[in-house]
Amino acid sequence: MEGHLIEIYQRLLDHFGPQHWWPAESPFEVCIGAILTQNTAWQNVEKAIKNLKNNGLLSPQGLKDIPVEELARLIIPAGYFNVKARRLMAFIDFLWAEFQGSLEIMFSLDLASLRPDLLTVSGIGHETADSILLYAGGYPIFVIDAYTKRIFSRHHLGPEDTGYHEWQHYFMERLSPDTKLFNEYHALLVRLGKEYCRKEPRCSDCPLSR
DNA sequence: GACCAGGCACATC
DNA sequence: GATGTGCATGGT
Repeated sequence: MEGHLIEIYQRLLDHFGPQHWWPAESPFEVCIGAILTQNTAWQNVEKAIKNLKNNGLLSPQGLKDIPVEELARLIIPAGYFNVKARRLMAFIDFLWAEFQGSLEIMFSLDLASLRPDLLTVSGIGHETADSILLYAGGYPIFVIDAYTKRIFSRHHLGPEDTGYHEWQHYFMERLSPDTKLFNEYHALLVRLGKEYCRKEPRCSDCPLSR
């Protein structure tokens, strides 16, 4: 495997094709999905999002005054439903308190000021914040997740440090700040991870090794 | 039935 | 500052 990130990207794109991320109908749905998918299979998240949709609740207005218990009940399939209901509410409260419930207003901020602002929301960590920024806001920020670290570590690439910021810096100092590129790259890494680089069994026949 | 999934906050040392 | 633990469903 070549060390140049753009060559790895090209290989993945050739192998898998475009992934069309994020799988959502709206930026708001991306935000909700980003929280719901924390340490959870996407398949389960889809069920929870469907529940919210079917009840007409998948909007800042729809979730504004919902009791947290009712929200928890609706997102049961996504797992950790009590925790995630609180996290969703924290994000909704934040959205209304700071941006009048408008993602458009929120995303009018600069990346440099919005990212730390998002990180103050309880339940939004680095990966969730960056997923929201990239896939809902369209900012050029590279998302680091468990697959990314696992894939690159197994190929003896990436920083020695396991810190989020170090990994993000590794990618962002080697790639031009291109939203479309960052979007597709991370999606491809998740695809690769799911199919060839799960925890167990160890990856075999990885497209990057051929 | 064990193991895992597109993390995060909090406790404890 | 590093490491450990709780959170929970559904697929393999």
